[in-house]
Amino acid sequence: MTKQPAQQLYMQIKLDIRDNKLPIGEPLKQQALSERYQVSRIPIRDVLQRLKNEGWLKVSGKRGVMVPALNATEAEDLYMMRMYLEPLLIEYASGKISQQDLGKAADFLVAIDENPNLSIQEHGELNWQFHACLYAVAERQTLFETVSSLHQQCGRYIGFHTKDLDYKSTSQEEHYAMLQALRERDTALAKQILRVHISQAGEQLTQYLQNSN
Amino acid sequence: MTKQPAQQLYMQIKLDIRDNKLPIGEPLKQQALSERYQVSRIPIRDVLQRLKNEGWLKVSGKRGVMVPALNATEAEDLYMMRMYLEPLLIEYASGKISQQDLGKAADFLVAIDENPNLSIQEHGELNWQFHACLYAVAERQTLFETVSSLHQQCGRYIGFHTKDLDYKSTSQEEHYAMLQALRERDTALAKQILRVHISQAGEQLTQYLQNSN
DNA sequence: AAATATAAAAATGTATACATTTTATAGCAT
DNA sequence: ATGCTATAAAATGTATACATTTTTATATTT
Repeated sequence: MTKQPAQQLYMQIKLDIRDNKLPIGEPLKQQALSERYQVSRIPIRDVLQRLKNEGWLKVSGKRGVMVPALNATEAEDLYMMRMYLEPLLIEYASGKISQQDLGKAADFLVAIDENPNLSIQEHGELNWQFHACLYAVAERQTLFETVSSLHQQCGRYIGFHTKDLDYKSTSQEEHYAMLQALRERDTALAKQILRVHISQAGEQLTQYLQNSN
Repeated sequence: MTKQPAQQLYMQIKLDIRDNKLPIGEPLKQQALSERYQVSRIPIRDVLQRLKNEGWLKVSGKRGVMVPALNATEAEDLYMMRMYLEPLLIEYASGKISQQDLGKAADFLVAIDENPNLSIQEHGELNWQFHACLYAVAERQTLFETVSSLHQQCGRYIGFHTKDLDYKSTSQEEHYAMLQALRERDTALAKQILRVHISQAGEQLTQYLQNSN
């Protein structure tokens, strides 16, 4: 999945969106992008369609796509959906989780703790891997894919609430608490911790976005 | 949105998937499709990517896409997610719903009642329009889009449980009951009816799929 | 006969060229 | 001036041609 030549283009455009290198709100021209990234319009079109489906681009009018402005309501919706769906994966996973699964999950948490100055992206990636490796145990592919998609869509927003210094430690405490609950087979508690975990992240984010407007 | 030349191709391939005109489980060859539909590989590629993102095609191994077999677990996941998310849209909509909104929704139900021999597709379309026109009132774009996407993904499965003669009338009763609850501003009841409505459809479907295996 | 290396074929990815559709502009009429 | 039509420009959609990768088949060696 990392060998396609267009993969590099995909990553680059995604970075440029994240770093506001592309104009917000106005339609992207295929030709302009083609010249900017020194490839033909064909891979540009592929990447635009892909990013549109991942929520990083939206249709602009009837034709073309644009970089949408960050939006508190969207963030609220995304985190709300995650709050309802991710506990379901924990529910399905709970009966199947092995010691080995718990160990692998804990490793990601340790990796976060041991590297205090990870970039926001690196931190976000480890954070997701922690959650995803537990969700995978559930073996509910369709549910997992929707949750993954929601997480992807959150990608543009991550980095605002995680700037908060307190956030990282609180977040880690909740992670460990959830692991402990799973170890003790207290599914209800694990789900509850997760709900609060997601809900808090969402609220912190939406408050930040509302203040910055 | 219906003017692109590829739109026709998209519709045709979708129909062919639904009607099992394309091989299940084996990778689709772009060239073969190109010859079959008498277009070049470029629009084929576009349509394949689009259908992949709508859940009608899945990646096959590392390369290419395939028509996945219908799967009870997938149906279960899809309906479960809808069961959790769609009531949220009703919740947001409930305070804002006008008499006009209710009237428009009722029109769709009447259209179903008045045409007893609609095709499965036509019935499904009217059914969705009923739900969607209420959800739109909520003005939660992101949540709405995810729910729409889930509904799209259910597309291949619709037509199995709706074959049941009882289903249509039971379904309509629930629709009218939900409208009535909304009219009386009983949000909790409306949500509850919707949950049951979706849950029953999902159960009927998964039971059918499990029996047919 | 099994395994591996190598060449041929097939399939996908990308560039260029062309066609079609949209959008902008200029000229004309009201 | 304002609005409308016709024309030009620009943007997207699609076909063909080429490049690269992947797969398959064949031949050779152990």
